[in-house]
Amino acid sequence: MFPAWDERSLDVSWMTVWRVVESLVEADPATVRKIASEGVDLGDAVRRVFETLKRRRQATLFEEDGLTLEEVYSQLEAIAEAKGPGSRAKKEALLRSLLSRASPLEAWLIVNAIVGETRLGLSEGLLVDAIAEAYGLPRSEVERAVMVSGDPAAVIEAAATGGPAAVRSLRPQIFRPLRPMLAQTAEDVREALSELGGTAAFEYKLDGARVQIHVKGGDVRVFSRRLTEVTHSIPDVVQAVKEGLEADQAILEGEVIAEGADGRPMPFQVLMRRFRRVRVSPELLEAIPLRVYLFDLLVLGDEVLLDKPYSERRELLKRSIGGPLRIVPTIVTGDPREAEDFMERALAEGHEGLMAKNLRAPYTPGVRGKNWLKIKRAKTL
DNA sequence: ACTGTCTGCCCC
DNA sequence: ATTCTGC
DNA sequence: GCAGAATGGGCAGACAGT
Repeated sequence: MFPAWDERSLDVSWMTVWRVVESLVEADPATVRKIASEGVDLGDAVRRVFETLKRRRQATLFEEDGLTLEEVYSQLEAIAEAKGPGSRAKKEALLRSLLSRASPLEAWLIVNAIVGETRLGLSEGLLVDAIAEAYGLPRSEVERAVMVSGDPAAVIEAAATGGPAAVRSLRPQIFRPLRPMLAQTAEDVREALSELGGTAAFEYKLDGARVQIHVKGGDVRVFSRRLTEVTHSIPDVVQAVKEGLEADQAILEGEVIAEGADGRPMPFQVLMRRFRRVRVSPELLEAIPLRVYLFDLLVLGDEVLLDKPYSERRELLKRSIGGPLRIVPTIVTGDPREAEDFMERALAEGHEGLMAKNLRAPYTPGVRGKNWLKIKRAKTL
């Protein structure tokens, strides 16, 4: 509903939507359900219900009909911002007043926006095309701008207010997370080596949580894979970054795992008892200690490193950290036997397998390409 | 205070 | 995260 | 081959209800 970096959420799902819809029409639940069952998704179901059944009269201060985009958006913001005792009822009341004013078609769009469906056939790829065409920009430039800003809306704003030059000058902002680069799978190290052109970086694949760490002027903020801020859940990791990073400004990436006193990784579920906690007690901090293993560097000082080859980013990463900070165990090799031995070691130490990465590849936010490959232990029954 | 239910662009 | 499907 | 949609298991937070 909101941009990925926006921490707000509606906390409304299909169940609440459904209660509201039932309360808005003059029919028994069974009839409503029957009509709704013909819809292809929840929004379509609501559209059909509103088209078919008589709506209850809704007492409202606003007599005028016709919703504007601004009204819908600010109403959704109000729903997101309602919290504390009675907030559930308030969210429901706000949604009811919104849907009571919506035409069937408008209700369809609003409901699908709320529950996270589009079904418009409008993927981000098409959105990029549309921005490029609307502002007369090359597709590649729009693509790049969406990637580094992580937010199509920011690109549109730049194009509309500053023109092509503003779009071209978009760069990552510290404390605004980028979408993480993603990996494809490979069966084994040999396949990975042939995909990556004979030589590659092999790294332990740790069974933890991906994090992106932003640092500026002594402040540290950490984001999860889905760009949720998790800074306050992992004060031990934040402290390690403050102690170990020798740069006033940076964006780093790594994997956070729970590590036992014996140095072996604790199960993923144990990590999850820490990772998304709002408050971490001293007892929990001690019982489940976290450690981050870094593997990438996207921004260092004033330099954006996204287009630099992985080998160079890794070299700069190595030179930028010290103290308690660690880099994920890595070897660079073209020898399959050496890589297989490394894989065996990773598994023996309790890890998930290996990542294989193209040393010449840039960092491509949000792209699941073949420059990063994950190799897991073959599944046995 | 305790338990139940719902929610999460949740984490994997 | 994995698996499936349609282009 | 790619991207998008659909799906699973498990967990903490937050509110509702008692």
